[in-house]
Amino acid sequence: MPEGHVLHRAARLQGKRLAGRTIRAASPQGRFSAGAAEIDGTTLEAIEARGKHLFYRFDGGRVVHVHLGLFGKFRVQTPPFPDPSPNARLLLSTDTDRIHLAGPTTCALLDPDAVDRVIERLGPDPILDPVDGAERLTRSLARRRIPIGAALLDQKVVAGIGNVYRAELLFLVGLHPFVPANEVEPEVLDQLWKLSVDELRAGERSGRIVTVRPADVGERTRSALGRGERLYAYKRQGRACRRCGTDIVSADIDGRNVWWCPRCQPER
DNA sequence: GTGTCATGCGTAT
DNA sequence: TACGCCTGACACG
Repeated sequence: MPEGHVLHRAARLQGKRLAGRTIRAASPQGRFSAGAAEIDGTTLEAIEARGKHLFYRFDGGRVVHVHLGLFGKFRVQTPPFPDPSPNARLLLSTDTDRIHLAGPTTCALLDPDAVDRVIERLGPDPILDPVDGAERLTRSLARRRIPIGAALLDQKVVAGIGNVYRAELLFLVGLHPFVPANEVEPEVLDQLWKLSVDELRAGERSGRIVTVRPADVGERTRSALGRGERLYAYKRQGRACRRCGTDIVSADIDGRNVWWCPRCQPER
């Protein structure tokens, strides 16, 4: 489930286990063999996330850049370690912990300048930039007529939001996905930013995306909700809105589906 | 078993 | 706008 909260959570949990340790690195699948050989036996200084990107900083300035794409997954393993699956792109291990990475769209060794170039392409990250993000968001959307639903997936605009958070944040703020970005009032963008901060933080803490409010699900607590009860709009086309009962609808924006409630998120 | 789709993104056309 | 990349879950026969 790789939206931004997943990468921040990975940085935190993996860092707790591996930061400061001497690391054995390998690439059973083979596509990162050269990179793994370079960092093998060196010390992992820190793991940092920004948007959907993850950076492993090793001593000597070497950085492994990981982007999970649509399919990438981490597994955190403890002894006895299972046989590494042959599609493991990268294994980072100590005697007590192992990170297993499979299916990433990017796993590459970068020098610090290249890392900066990746970061420069990214907009504010709700988890890292809670304070000034709203202002940066408002500035970057001021002259853009693309739908707000398209803007939220553009990582230059906001770093870390994916298709689930897009649908859910638009619902929570009551915005129709096709409203032109430059027509969204600054107060609404401000509220949208605050919601992004709250929701991504909650996702980082819990490891799952739960946006529904207790009042809309019979006052049950977040942890008591099963799959299919945690979201308002994402993938719920044809089902009743949890707030007003209207059927959720969907459409395509730039090749990605977006879902919304036509009543709670009216077209203007 | 096969086919489809997916929480993403870069590049080519 | 289309395609390629990377994997896993699920629907269907």
